[in-house]
Amino acid sequence: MNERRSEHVRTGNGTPAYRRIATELWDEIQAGQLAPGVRLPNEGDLAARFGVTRLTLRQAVIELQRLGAVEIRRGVGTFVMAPPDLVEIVASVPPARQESDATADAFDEHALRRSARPVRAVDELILSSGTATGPLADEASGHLGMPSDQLHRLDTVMVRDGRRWIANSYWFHARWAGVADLVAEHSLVVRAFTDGYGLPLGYLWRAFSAIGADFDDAETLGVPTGTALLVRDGVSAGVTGEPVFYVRRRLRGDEAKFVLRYDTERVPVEG
Amino acid sequence: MNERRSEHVRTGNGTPAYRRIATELWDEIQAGQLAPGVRLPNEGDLAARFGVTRLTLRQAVIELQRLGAVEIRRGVGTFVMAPPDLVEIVASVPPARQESDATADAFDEHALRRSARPVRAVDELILSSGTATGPLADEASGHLGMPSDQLHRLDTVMVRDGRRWIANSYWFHARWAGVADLVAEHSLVVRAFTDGYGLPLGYLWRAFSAIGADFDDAETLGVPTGTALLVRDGVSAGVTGEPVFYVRRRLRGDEAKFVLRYDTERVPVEG
DNA sequence: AAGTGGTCTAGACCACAAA
DNA sequence: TTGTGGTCTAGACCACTTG
Repeated sequence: MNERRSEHVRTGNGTPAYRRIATELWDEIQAGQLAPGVRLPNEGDLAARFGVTRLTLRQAVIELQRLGAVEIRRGVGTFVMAPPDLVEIVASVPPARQESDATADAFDEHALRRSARPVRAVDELILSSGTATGPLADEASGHLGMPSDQLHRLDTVMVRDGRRWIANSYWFHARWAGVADLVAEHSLVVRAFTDGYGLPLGYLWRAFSAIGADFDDAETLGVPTGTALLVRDGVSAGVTGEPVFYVRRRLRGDEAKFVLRYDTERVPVEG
Repeated sequence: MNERRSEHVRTGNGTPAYRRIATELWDEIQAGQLAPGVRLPNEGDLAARFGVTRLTLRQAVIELQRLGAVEIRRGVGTFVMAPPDLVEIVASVPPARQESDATADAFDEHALRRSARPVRAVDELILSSGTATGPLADEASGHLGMPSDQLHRLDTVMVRDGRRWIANSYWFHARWAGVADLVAEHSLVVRAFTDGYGLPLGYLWRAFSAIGADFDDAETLGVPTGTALLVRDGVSAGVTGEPVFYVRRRLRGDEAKFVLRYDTERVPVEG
């Protein structure tokens, strides 16, 4: 009889060592035996404890890092992570009027709620500004209904208290290329459009997806390559409904959450 | 002078070999020189070409896998991935009435649009059903306003055409524990509530975030541990507004996208 | 049977952070 | 300076897929 396979035990005997180690540590963390903030033994000692090479042990620890269970600090040690402190970006449905920048505002409010001392507001810094190329330019071109050779691309990062929270890429018609010069004055790209140019904006649509951080986003946000990011993209338009820009924001998935509240009426059935 | 550091070249000399290799292959893929579907040379040959050990080469390839650039098939080879075929789950704002299960429906429609032949509808299979424990049970308890010892947990996976698309976890009052027996008949958990129990449901709120796949989700969805997943959770309630269940869905982030269309009126300013 | 990726060892040296 | 994690080698054997 073939009785060996098809067992659903998570730490079976056919399971590789690094996976056994990772699940064992994971379970200890979930159970609270390894409390948040605790430093794990160094990799050499852990490897000895589990009877494997440091390289194998490391494979397990890196997997835990990607699950958000531990934080590895080079030259210092590996620490059990605390449950993430979620920033909730709330939008009511139907939407309330007159928000300045829902994302930036939510990060501001969140900082205010958990600090008695005054905190600095979110600031948007320009990383690069130039012509749009690559596959994403074609996508933006489609969303905006403009040929991609007329598009300008603006890359920024939103910063608060010295930490980089959100990577943003904007695509818009080259006639607006000057916004880049107004961002410093108005703190945020959106305000550079609305206040700097006097151009009222509204959503046409917003969307949510998730990706692993590529090399650029990983560097911008200070996370390991492949970290799960929440992507929020969408098109904003002027009062007459003509698209102005397509924006694609990337946030660390474990520390931000977009919430839609259905306040006014009940919406039948879903799962 | 110290001129070596602080260059922003992506393939500088201080960069580890595996990272240089990964960025080089990544750039070739982005530029289309390595077209989707193409099989890369085997790891031994690639390692020789880059002058590194197979282990080092492998570190680069695995990083590309996490970025969704390549697909590694054991015993077969490593292939450049095609741009993902996104399933768009669209909700209009304000919402339209009478959807049965927006998520499942979107996957059905998507399959219909790209296949001349009839396709099977999404089906929901029960993975486990039992009492609720762990940190997520406490969260569910808070969302529902019920003590966690009165909660029942139901884990399912949505399947279509033999592929597992969405991992779901439901928490609800133990009085509804019987839904598990109605799911097979009604295909979907939501329909087991609405049709089986005659209980109309509506959203209270929905939220979006992102996480790396943990061991269970990775197995359920057939993806590597740590893969970026889109999380859509929320609370549904009955007609009188009392919460019925909290649900937490996990989808592969690269193949699903939630879209909110603001059809009726413009919503002022955002970014 | 042949070819592919998956795991692992034993050891080495390097880069970084804190004392 | 010490201790931590980060990278890399050269080789071995195993597991899976396909013919």
